[in-house]
Amino acid sequence: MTATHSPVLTGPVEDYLKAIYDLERGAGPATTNEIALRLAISPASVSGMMRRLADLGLITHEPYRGVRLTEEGRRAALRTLRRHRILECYLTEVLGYSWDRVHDEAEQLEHAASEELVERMAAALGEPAHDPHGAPIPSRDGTVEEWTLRTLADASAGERVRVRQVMDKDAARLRYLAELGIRPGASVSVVDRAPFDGPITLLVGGAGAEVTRAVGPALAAQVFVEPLGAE
Amino acid sequence: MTATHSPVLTGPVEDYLKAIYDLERGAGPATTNEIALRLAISPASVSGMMRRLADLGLITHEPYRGVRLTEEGRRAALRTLRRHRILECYLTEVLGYSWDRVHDEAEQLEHAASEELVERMAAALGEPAHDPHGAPIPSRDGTVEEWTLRTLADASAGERVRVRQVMDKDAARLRYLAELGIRPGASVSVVDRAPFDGPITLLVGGAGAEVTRAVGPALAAQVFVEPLGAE
DNA sequence: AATTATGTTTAGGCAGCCCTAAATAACGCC
DNA sequence: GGCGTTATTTAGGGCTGCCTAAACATAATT
Repeated sequence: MTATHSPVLTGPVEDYLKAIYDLERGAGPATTNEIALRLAISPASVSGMMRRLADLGLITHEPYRGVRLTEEGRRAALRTLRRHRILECYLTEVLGYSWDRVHDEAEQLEHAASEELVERMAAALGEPAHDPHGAPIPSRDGTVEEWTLRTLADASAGERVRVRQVMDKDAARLRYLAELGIRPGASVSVVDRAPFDGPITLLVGGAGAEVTRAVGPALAAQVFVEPLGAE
Repeated sequence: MTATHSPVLTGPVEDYLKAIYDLERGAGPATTNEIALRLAISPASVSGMMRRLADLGLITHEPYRGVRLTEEGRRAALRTLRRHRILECYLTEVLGYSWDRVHDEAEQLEHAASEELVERMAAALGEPAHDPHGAPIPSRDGTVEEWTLRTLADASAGERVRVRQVMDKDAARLRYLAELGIRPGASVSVVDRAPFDGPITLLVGGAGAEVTRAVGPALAAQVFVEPLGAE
């Protein structure tokens, strides 16, 4: 029984935990450099913070080997992630934000909004399960829907897929994807894949209202999809 | 033309400016001790911060005499106050917060919420003019409805008044006032004033649905009213 | 196995914002 | 008009969270 209830973490600490959580999900332990890159902070500063986080019992740190969240650190990261994603939902659905602008606003608010505020927002929205970019919202008790989806860049010609999630860091990219009709829930058929990292030709939209689009592989790699039965 | 647009002030700086704005409205310049008391910070720390605020051009400081906001400081204070009060409105009217709990939540959010978010909230509410406690919301261009109201403690027996605003710092007090039916907009008749700082007997509520209540002078001094024509 | 490149940590600094203790100025009183 | 009280400021520190430069560990190369 490790209770140790949220001793109120600072904004920066929450940001570090979120970054580590995310990096750890891909490869193994998160490395100093990766964290520094993601948070736009010098590696030396990250090293210093790793020390503090380890002292707080939020991570375990093997020098020169990387860091891992402890159970407590994971819980804290998921709490912040839940706040962030519910805020994103609320901003788009209730306050009319476009999906390319919610990320930055939520990034600020997530450190200031109380648990209660966020839960009231979630209730007002009917306890949403995914944020506007399709990312799953962690539950109150710290569980998350953990899938490993393929990206549109991995889909082969002739395949029919449904868009599940798009990466939300870059606003311009999100605006462009919205223009193309590529958003969570949309169905997409891969018409053709040009060789040598060439463009991927798609049919976007439901039966009857399909439009032809072409995207580069870099963009396609930002779009997570699941198979939908061959065409 | 002193443009110098909001160079993004820190949370603590915004808190100091709000406190100074408030104190300056009563007596003349705000003193170090008053500010320290209100922000629950040591006077020495306030002295230090006064130096910084003066360097930033937000206040003028006459050593040992007190401080005054500059025009720029006043604008910054009013911007924060506007954010705070619109947030309070939104939390009560849309998210169902009770009026004794909005203050603290808004206090946190006001430093993180963007101008845009707050304006969207204001629009959703129909551009409210007062917060849930009756305090006027500064306009976007930095003007405020500036009244000097009397308090219920100054009203004489037989007078009929309308409640305009109640002080919002203490949650328990707000809960009690709500219980008594004393909230902005309520009409109140002063039935009797006991001497020697004794209780003030009131008839609270509109014609037909009046109830008798009694309050001490300390509480009455927290309720701002305007005359409503003799009874 | 030695060298080089890369990634990480330590050392030393700085700014913001807070503290306590001590010095100093202003005020009120006799 | 001096004296004590009270208010204010200065001196000296601490913690968070960032920085650069330099030292060090690990991995990659030849």
